[in-house]
Amino acid sequence: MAEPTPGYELPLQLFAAFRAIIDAAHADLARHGHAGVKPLHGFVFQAIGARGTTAVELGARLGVSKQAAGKTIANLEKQGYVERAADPDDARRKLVRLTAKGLDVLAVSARSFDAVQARWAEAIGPERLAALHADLRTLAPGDHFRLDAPGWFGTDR
Amino acid sequence: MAEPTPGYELPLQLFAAFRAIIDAAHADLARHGHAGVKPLHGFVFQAIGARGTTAVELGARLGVSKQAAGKTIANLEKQGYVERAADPDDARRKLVRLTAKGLDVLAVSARSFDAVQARWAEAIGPERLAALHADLRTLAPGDHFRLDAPGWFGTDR
DNA sequence: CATGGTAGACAACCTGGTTTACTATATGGG
DNA sequence: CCCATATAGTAAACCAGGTTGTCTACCATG
Repeated sequence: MAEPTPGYELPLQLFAAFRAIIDAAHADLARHGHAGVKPLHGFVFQAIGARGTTAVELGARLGVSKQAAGKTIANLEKQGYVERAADPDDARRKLVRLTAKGLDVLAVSARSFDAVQARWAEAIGPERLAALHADLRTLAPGDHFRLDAPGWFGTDR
Repeated sequence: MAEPTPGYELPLQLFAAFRAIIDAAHADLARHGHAGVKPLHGFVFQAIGARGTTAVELGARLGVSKQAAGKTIANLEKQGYVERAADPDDARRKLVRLTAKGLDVLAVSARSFDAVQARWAEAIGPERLAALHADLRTLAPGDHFRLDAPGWFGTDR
């Protein structure tokens, strides 16, 4: 038989597909005036969510230290994507929330993702896309939401 | 109908699946005495390949500067995964080749990838897995081999 | 043989991560 | 009621890996 696809192809394909979506989304974002937002930030925005969060919580969700989360927040704050407010119930905490600009990023991304999905449904057919969804769900433990990608790839240590 | 899967799920699933494979491979690698190898390095090893390469070429394949490639090579050399030799045909070039240890990483990874694929074939059936392969190939331009992941995720700029 | 291009190395700098350490505020048991 | 302990946030020092710019050695071509 023709050689079975060598094993290393699958991860590359998965990554390429992932990357294709992300790149599409960020092209859209750039077109909508959010050129400064990078893939990494997409994870951050999702982790902050519409309801807001705190530095410690964000760090936990992202799988980085609270200090790193703090730096990222400061960065995004400077760019006007998030804002910090004191928590009336706990003077230690500072609530981090997306600004209108930040929410717009979320909205644009969502539309972009949907668009990609629609294109894909057209390309391979809705059934195949549904199967892909289902299979991925089966294969990847899909722990709720693993958004702790950032450092993971990293170097040593 | 039930809500259509929100668009942001697909990239997360793809990433989760990718990550599951990579993590499995690196767990295997650690078990085989290659604990120092990180996901990023997997890309590098693939890019070097069994035939060897040079810093410039490696940089091009990885999508990073030749200097960055040089640093990575130096790092891997220190760990004993690659070795540098003068090119007899061109005194400027230095051939970078995987050592036996480096080749072992490639071999272990390959086995690991195949094992994952076999498990997945069992989980969703060979036809579904083949379909997944085929669909991903359709959806992600699959430019030959895009191994330029490293910096891409990065930060601002 | 002189000129222009290429391979590699080095240095300075940037970003984002980590650890360590500190301050301010909660909280809960004696 | 008060102190001990834990938690939120911040800052500093350091590290890894990326970038650009510069330099040297070597090739190749006119």
